[in-house]
Amino acid sequence: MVGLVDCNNFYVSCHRSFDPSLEGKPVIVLSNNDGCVVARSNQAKELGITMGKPLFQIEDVIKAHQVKIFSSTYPLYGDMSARVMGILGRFVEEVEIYSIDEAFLNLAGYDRVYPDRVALAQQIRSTVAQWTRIPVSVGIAPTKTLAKVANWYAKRELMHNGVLELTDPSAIQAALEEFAVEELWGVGHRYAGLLKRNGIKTAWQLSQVHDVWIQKHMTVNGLRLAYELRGTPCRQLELEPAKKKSICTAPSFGRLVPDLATIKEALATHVARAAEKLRRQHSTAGVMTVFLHTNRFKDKEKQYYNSRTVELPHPTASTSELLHYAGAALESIYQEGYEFQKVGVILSDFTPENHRQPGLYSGSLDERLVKLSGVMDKLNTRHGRDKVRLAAQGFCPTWQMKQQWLSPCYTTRWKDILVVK
DNA sequence: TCTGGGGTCCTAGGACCC
DNA sequence: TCTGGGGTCCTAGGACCC
Repeated sequence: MVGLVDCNNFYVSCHRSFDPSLEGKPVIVLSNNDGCVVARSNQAKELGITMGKPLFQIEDVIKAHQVKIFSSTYPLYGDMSARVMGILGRFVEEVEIYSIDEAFLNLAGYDRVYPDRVALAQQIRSTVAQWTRIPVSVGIAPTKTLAKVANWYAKRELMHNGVLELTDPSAIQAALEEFAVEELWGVGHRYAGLLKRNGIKTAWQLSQVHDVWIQKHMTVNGLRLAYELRGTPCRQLELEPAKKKSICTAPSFGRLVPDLATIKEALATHVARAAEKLRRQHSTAGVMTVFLHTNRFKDKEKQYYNSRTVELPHPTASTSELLHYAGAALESIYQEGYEFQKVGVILSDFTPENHRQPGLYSGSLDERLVKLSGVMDKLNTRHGRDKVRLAAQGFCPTWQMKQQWLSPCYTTRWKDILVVK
């Protein structure tokens, strides 16, 4: 038996947690660069504001209904997420943190401790609400996919009071017969189109389709989905967070940028960020890709996209070393005469840092560079991002992303901590 | 004017091996 | 008429997730 705990409108709820005046009002959170809507309160959803909508297309609605806007601020969300996940770990031993706002719970073997799973889920909800003010919904079922379905109903139908358990076959069938196939976990817009063209509209219908057809058209992943709908688990709980196999850092510029010098500064910062992520998981990278492109939405302007992939002489996690190759790669693909929107770096082909083979002629230098990066990480963890950085990153960046509607840093900056009067 | 960022997995086909 | 059998590795493209 699996439980899925999902935070409702998570980013919006994080802001509401520290500002109760937002309760009951339409609130949205924007993507990086304040571009698109990535989270909405229920009141904003009721106004017809859809997920992924560009902000400039809904300015009328926003003005008319005084929708409150926030730029996204991941330190806050990450912090609140950790608090919620910590609470879940007090109730059950095995918690899979699936995303920033979702976790699967292994409820197998708890029949004696928690004979009433719905009551347990309600207790989880009220504890999370009291300690973090984040509202959550819980779905309970024999497989992860069915728990996702249960959660969907728990979140949307008030009568469930935030918790739905789907265990007996007739209840599962009834739920699946009402469940649109495109809402399923593992069905995106391409598969949804394919299924509809073949007359498959509900999750129940998909569960009844012949295995051979499903595997042929939706690969083995589709087959796993069908099995899970029939109550046979194919997706195990993953308790150890897997190490990443690639790391990409590529935020857009806050404005279009034509000149190489500015792009180089931005790239240096992206490389520093990517290398930090790499060191945090104790890996070194053997391959680096640098890419650069213009704004694809400006179809009247000349477009340019290019990338360069470099095999590094030996795997490394040193920012300065990666930066050396990144700069050369960028110079080889940069073209004058374009307005660029983004430069990015992708690290891949990882080796664990303790298996690392140093360069034949540069062994001790490698060691020193690795140590240097480690020291910088420690200083920056303690004193703030980029407090110590490479000069290549520049001193007053002009390319940074837009964040016009930042909230205070309630949990990560001393002067922003709320004062209780 | 204005349109996000960061990931994973699977498959088919080609190149190569003995 | 008729041309084997069994593998591995790599890549590009396509699907999905939050």
